[in-house]
Amino acid sequence: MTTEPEIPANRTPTLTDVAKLAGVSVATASKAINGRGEVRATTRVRVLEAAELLSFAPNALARGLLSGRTGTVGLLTSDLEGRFSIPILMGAEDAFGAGQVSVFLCDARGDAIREQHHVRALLSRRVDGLIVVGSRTDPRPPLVGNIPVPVVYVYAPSANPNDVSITVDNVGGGRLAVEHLLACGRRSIAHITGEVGFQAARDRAEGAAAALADAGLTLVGDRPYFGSWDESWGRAAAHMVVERHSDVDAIFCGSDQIARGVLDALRDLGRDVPGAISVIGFDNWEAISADSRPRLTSIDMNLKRLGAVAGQRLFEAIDGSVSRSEEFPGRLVMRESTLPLG
Amino acid sequence: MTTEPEIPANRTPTLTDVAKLAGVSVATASKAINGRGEVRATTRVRVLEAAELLSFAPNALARGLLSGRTGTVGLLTSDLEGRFSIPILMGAEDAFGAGQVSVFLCDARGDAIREQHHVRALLSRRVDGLIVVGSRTDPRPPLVGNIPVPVVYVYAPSANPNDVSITVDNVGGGRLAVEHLLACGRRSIAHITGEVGFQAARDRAEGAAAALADAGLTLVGDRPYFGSWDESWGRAAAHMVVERHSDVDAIFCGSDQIARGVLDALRDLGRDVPGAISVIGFDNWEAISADSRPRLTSIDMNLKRLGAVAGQRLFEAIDGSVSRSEEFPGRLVMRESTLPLG
DNA sequence: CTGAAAGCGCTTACAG
DNA sequence: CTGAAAGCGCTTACAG
Repeated sequence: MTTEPEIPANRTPTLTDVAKLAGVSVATASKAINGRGEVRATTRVRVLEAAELLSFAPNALARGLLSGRTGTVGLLTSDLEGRFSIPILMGAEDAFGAGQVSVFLCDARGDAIREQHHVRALLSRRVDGLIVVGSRTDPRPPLVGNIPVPVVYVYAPSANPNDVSITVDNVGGGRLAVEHLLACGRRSIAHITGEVGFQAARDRAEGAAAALADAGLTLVGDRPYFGSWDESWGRAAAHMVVERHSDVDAIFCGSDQIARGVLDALRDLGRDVPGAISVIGFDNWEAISADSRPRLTSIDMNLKRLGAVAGQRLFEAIDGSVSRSEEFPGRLVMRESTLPLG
Repeated sequence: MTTEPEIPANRTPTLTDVAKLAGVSVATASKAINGRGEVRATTRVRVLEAAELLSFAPNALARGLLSGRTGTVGLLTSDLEGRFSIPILMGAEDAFGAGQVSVFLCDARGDAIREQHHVRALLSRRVDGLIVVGSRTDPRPPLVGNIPVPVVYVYAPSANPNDVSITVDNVGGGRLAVEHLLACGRRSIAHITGEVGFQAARDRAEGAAAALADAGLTLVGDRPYFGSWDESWGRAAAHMVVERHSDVDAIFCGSDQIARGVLDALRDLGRDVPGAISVIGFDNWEAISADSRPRLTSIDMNLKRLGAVAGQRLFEAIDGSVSRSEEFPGRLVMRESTLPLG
């Protein structure tokens, strides 16, 4: 028969349990654990030992209720499946991961109703902010309703220019690709790309045309070949281009999948890549570009960095500073499908 | 100068605000909003209108503090980048999405320390349960420490057989692939696969061998060709197999990427696929299998369903029932790279 | 240096 | 049918 404080049974331990075990008040226990206020060193050690013994983990809900900050953010994506969302999401996770922030992941599946539903749930959980990840670069409608926390849009900008959007400079990316081909001594450059309905396709084509214009040149065929984003289109279009323009010495592709189709077609046609015709892709999707024959030079959109920047901007906004929208350039990743003329 | 209750300024509205605006007590407001207890119809309407007017969203933290349930779960993945985690994650999201559950996403990046850190954070946030998603099928060490909530392991089982693990039947998958080739009348079947260090590679090979044994046959070359998971290995191995065993009439590949390499090599060698040699892959990775020449027959592991089942099992466990580990079969997805002999 | 008290926003018996 | 009170687990002035 003892009156010693006992270790609680199978209940998650609370600060009260720790305080009891250490023989102090909850106020003192709180201060000791948080390193706040003046607590005698020996007392603090006693509290910390008790906490350790009980595997005490402070209840974040209670803390959040008090402080008004939960240390959580919502990540709203429209298609998890899409390969663009994932690196962005990883970048954002990186930006948060170091600190004390946890991330709620919500996939709206491209459905506005579902998105609305998720936003409501997240606000109910009192997230400190929201990141909205789009799956294509066309501007998207801003979140509806009165959102009482900061919001940062990534990849797909908000249609409202007052919102903070972190995006890729696709015009610059198209320019980068063509400037590389020009630097390789190529003059007859064709552009095979995806659906014209995509802003990304139009932007990259615009950048390509601009770079050529600066060099006093135009695209082979005098226009981009818009089609679809897949390999079959790459194969079909490559056949057409080579047949119509036998002088073509380089092809800039709007995606790595298109480029993959182009490579296959050129191989079938017996055209040497990169010697006779250099090929460059877009996306730097490892699974597609890293093991092709030859391995594919491509433009990397630095999506992970995009996500990380979005995370940082959200943090700043939560801390009360105002951010502005930003556009980031891509990066050339050289492999063996492009080569200077000998 | 009025004494009417006013709409609160720029503060997130609380139940007290709603009650004030509706002219009732917070207790009554609470009951009205939650449809609990006896509340006069007209009163409830008044409260609901007030809530609507203020865009009131109940504070989930406060609720969680009271009820002991937060309606959140933690999803612990070891590599977001990996294409296996994503469909599983989507399936889990689906399982939860319908209800009132929000998902914390944590990527441990394959680092045990980081995983430990995430677990602590999640427990601090009082998640109701955890799902642990592995990136390969080899058993993994269970979460360390005393975890006071249910845990379900997916794809990669826990090394502790008492834990609940939801996995893919890779032996069955290998069997499925070879049985399909046998059904197509093939008798000389080779198996080109990934690293022998992967349980997945060994399991699929085992299933393939078993199916052949049932038919009184053995693998061409009497053993699987283990190598790496990429296209180059597929190309190299295909050359070798065809050269050594000119009678081969089918190749079962341990991954779609390997199969892609095999297809390319056979094309270079002038072997007709599927006529002379049928090829089947594994994973059913759309980006790789859906647009190859010919399009690739493959085994789909139903990862999305795996994730959904894991979510359901976690729910059940949270509600107090005991679940058991389960293993799920794959599914044959027919395309044009396999064909019955004419 | 330590602790009693108030309060974050809500729900739930318990009286009226 | 309605409301005053207690309490979920914590932190923060404020006394001692």
